[in-house]
Amino acid sequence: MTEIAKQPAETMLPVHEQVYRRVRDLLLFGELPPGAPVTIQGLTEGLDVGMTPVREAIRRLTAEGALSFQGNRRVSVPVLDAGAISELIHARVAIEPELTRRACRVATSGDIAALAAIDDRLDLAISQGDVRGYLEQNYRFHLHLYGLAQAPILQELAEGLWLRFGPSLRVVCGRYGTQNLPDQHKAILTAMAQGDASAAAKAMEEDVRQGIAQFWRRWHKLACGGAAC
Amino acid sequence: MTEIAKQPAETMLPVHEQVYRRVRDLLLFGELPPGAPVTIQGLTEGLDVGMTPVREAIRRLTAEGALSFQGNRRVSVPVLDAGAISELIHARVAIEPELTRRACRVATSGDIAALAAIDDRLDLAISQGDVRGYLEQNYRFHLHLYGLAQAPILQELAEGLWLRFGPSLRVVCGRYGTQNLPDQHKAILTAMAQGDASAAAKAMEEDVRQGIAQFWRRWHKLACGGAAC
DNA sequence: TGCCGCAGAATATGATCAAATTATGCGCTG
DNA sequence: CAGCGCATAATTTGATCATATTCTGCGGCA
Repeated sequence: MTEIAKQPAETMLPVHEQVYRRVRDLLLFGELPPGAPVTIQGLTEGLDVGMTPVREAIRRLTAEGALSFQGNRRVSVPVLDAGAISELIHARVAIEPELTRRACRVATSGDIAALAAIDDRLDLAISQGDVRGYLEQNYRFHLHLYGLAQAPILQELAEGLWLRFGPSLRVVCGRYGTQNLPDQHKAILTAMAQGDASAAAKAMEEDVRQGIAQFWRRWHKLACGGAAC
Repeated sequence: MTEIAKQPAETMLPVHEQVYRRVRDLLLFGELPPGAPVTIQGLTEGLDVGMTPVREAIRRLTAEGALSFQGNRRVSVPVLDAGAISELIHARVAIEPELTRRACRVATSGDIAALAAIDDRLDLAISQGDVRGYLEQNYRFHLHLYGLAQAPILQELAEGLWLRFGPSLRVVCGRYGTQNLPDQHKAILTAMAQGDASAAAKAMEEDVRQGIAQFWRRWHKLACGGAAC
């Protein structure tokens, strides 16, 4: 695993923050699938840092639900079951449209253009079958949109939900590629350009529901792969 | 500050977990008002433990929003503004009725009786003007109810919201006592006893809205105390 | 099969270094 | 001569690491 490079003092973040971000990206886009064990020593050796910052990053990720205690002081990437996905659906539908509504009320045309630019890169990644690019740009689109809302608490909640969902989403996308990944981003941007907050929120809800429905179909096929369901 | 007592090995929890619970209770029921600084060394000296577990507890509480970074690596109890309260209203209304709905579907008569017992203690605390008792029993009522729902993710989210709200709630209750603290607990229990999940969820939404409205009135009066608003 | 010991991993502490806030004192100005 | 402001020192606090201790799980052995 790659070490953590020293930054030129200006962008110098605490080590525990760097470890946190590194592991978070590993969960969202990288090589940490559901069920994978995460050890303190593995991270200290892999990232060449002390164990105190690693412990802090793991505690934080655990508190956010991105990692979970395996009972006997082991931590691992959570494996979602149907119940967990049902909970995530409800939470995402409850929170993300509201963030969209708030973002719509304050978004400038520049903000919308920036979102459109991200969405273009997303479409490019889809057309090229670039799974990692799709995951990253889709994440950036939603995060950038939510950042406009000036609602730090709801934004934190939304980011936590993405962190819980990320590893499982990555698995099915890695397995089935970027085909048939419809999104409502165009509808969201159109509504935002018109300043129609309700329509934007509705489109976001549809985006979330569509995305999870597609995820659920693939997840179901994956889980029941060869076995009789 | 009191030290952490050694438990008889059966209920022996990790030190960082004990510190976490101690600070959490201090936030919900104790002596940590919004704006209060929380220092690592203060906790290590006050609780007579090392600094690593304290750091972990603080990271966890920070990730949950119960504490917040004050910019230059200081942490303190967050001070809620109108925007934050607006976000918390939306999140609580989005999540807690759903937990109530799910709890209602699986609650036994024994569960409901246990909730009624907590509610009785809550009424007693109110009638006696016992602010701390009110805060504790109200918290226990909601937490016990949500625990029935078998929805760990939504439950975690709800607990996080309570943790964000607790310190401010405690301030206004400490200032204005337990008078005029209406709740919908009786309506919730009635609906649950009849197995009417929708009515229970509706009652919970009303409970949340009423509680926050009352909080908001008192908070507003407190903030505008003697000054011209 | 059940028990014991060993390797590995997590927990917790204290020491050390760096950063920031607070305190102090000197010079300047009215 | 008294009060104010800024620079510097001292203290407090946070960040990181190295190390000792404890616990878990596994594999060998009776």
